[in-house]
Amino acid sequence: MVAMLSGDIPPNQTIYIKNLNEKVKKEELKRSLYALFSQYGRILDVVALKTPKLRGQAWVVFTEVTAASNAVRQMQNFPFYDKPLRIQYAKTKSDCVAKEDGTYVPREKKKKQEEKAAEKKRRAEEAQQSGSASSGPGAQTNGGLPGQASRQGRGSSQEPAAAPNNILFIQNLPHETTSMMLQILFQQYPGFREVRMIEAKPGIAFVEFGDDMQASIAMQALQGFKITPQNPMAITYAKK
DNA sequence: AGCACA
Repeated sequence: MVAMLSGDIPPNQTIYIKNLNEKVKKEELKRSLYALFSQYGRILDVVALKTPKLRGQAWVVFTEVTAASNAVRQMQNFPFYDKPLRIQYAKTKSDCVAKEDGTYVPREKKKKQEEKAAEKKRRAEEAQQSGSASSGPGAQTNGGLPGQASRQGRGSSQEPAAAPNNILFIQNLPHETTSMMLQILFQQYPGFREVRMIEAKPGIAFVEFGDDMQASIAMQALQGFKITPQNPMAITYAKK
């Protein structure tokens, strides 16, 4: 019998995350969660509310249960804004999933509506003070890089990714790639430290960041980036 | 600790 590590909750394509740093603004939180978790597969939605009952928690909805399972296992206790992530499967099906499979029924209103109204106000205030905001969590990622490849989740059927760490391993680079080219691409992401290339091994590089989360975010943002049309870069964590 | 999606 297989032990269920995340409490007694059966696998779900949505993960429930708690112990999130409550100081992080909602939109930033969603974007960072999206960036961090999209390495495990395609994400349909990220839900986070800052109501008294729901702050410090979030839901990330994957298209595949296997992606959620990998995320639950591999990102357990991952330090995120200085707090270790606590991840479980969600207890119920996400609305966006129900809408996809046709089982969605709008829930009847309860007094939860009051909280939601308050939340809406919050959002309006937040939006005002922080200038503009993008709509979906995935709508805005990097500052408009040219030739950005469509984000292609790793084929979820292959081996689990190496454990997250602060060094990225880049493959499938065109042989004419220089470390300066890579520096320009990667230095725009927080925590960038250095690029290392090995003359004897063209087509690969290592890029070091200050910590795991910074590396993860850069990985997500540049996954599949094409220096030339025939060379989408494949980024994984370096083996340590 | 706390399981929502308007």
